[in-house]
Amino acid sequence: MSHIQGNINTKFPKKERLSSKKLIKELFLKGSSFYLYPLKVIYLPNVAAESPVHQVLFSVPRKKFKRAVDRNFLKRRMREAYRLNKTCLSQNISGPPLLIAFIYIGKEKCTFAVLDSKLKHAFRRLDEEVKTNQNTASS
RNA sequence: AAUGCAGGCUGCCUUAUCGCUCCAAAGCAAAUUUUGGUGAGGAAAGUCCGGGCAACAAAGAGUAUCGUACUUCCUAACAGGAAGGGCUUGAGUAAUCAAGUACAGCUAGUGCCACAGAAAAAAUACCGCCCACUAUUGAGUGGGUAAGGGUGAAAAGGUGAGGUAAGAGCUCACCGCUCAAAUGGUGACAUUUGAGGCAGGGUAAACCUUACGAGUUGAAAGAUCAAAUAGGCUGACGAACCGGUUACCGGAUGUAGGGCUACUCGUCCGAGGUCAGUGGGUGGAUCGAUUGAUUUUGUUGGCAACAACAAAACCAGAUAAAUGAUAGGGCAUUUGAGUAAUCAAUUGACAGAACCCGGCUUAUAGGCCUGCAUUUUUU
RNA sequence: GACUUGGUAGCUCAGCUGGUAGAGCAACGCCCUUUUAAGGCGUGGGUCCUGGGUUCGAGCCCCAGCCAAGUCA
Repeated sequence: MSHIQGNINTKFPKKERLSSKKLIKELFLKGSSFYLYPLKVIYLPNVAAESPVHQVLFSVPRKKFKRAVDRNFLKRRMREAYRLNKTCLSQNISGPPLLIAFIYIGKEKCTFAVLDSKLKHAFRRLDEEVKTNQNTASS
């Protein structure tokens, strides 16, 4: 992670997206989660990862939003918010990279500003949880 | 001119910063980096039809099943479209015009038609009408009849005249209907003539009949690549019947069973064991996959749908799935303030490609065009 | 992407071949009981998802749409 430090990296290439079916299955089976309205966050440390980057997935359930336009819209907004704020996450957390799923569980569309702040909250909380897990595991 | 309805066309623009998909070029051992280009629709939607394409053994015949149903044409094909015919409704004195139309056949057969009603389909007589007899009348019996009343969504051709005891297509005229012929039309059909005297209530979006069409399954089809076991597949031998010189050889059969569409025919495979070969799913990658019944323009043919020819163009190709975010300006909408200029706030229709095309259906703010209706003003 | 079901009272469901739409629970009233529950008697409650069509007449038949639920690697 040290080689990234210094530059403000706001890119979001395909490597950072979670696209393997196997890993997605594993994440949803074994991952731990917390709620932060309007988001649900599921995460899992990826021990067998080859590259030291977090992989992220965004999802909007079809039951809440019927039309594909709305779902795409929310996914894009979440992705954008992640792209702009991901530096604080990648700098804070040490150890194996994470697999993260952000699931939108709100019933109505929210603005970009709200999503932005919520995502920051989520990062902080993720940070804490991972640290406590590591401490308990090491002790 | 305004409002409403219906149809068609269009479907916000722009600047800066950051970011994503794919392509091209350059550099590097590689990850990748840099530069340039490129990137949602008229419905991408619903999945309601029709094709292409792919696999299923060669994709055969009949039945079943499913679908379609006025005619001709267009088309790769269609339940789509164009032109026309019939019917229905509306307007009109009429000619005609407009709109709609799942529009083959109840005269092949079967079924159904509640309640009411005498009777709901080869029927029948409640109130009636008429005649005869009994007989005393405010009636009964037998017969004729179906015009009138009544029931019903629907009552056995309609109107008028003759006729009759009363009536009745019983007879006649006109209209309707059925059948036949002629003429016109590619045809649906139309017109005319003749005959029949009425047989034939409705319902096929009831079963069904007739004609025509459809093999089944869908890109989660399918093909290729990398590594390994089993199943699988292919070939040879063997096995079952006959003969012989019987651990073998030769000949013949096509059984049990299975497959090809649900069934039948037909047709194909065809026995457990042994050996050899081939091949090989685990969610990967590549192809399929975007150059095509393509788009634009023009010419010609056709009433039109559309077709032919010529020229030019390449216009998304993702794959847990790109096409976005923020800020500013303009355009338009709505609201508030204001005499107004304007200011402030808000909103930006329906909706997001997933193999590709042709249709249909449904959704659609605002703007523009066309038609119809209503109202007002002017001439 | 390819498909399949369903929508009827507040809830869960019936409704056969088209002919006045029903059951159980719930609600309300009365009886019973000191009271409640249980039990008994009675009452009300329906845009049969929506819009067209066929028919004399559609919950049912046909077409179009809306909304749910589910299946296929």
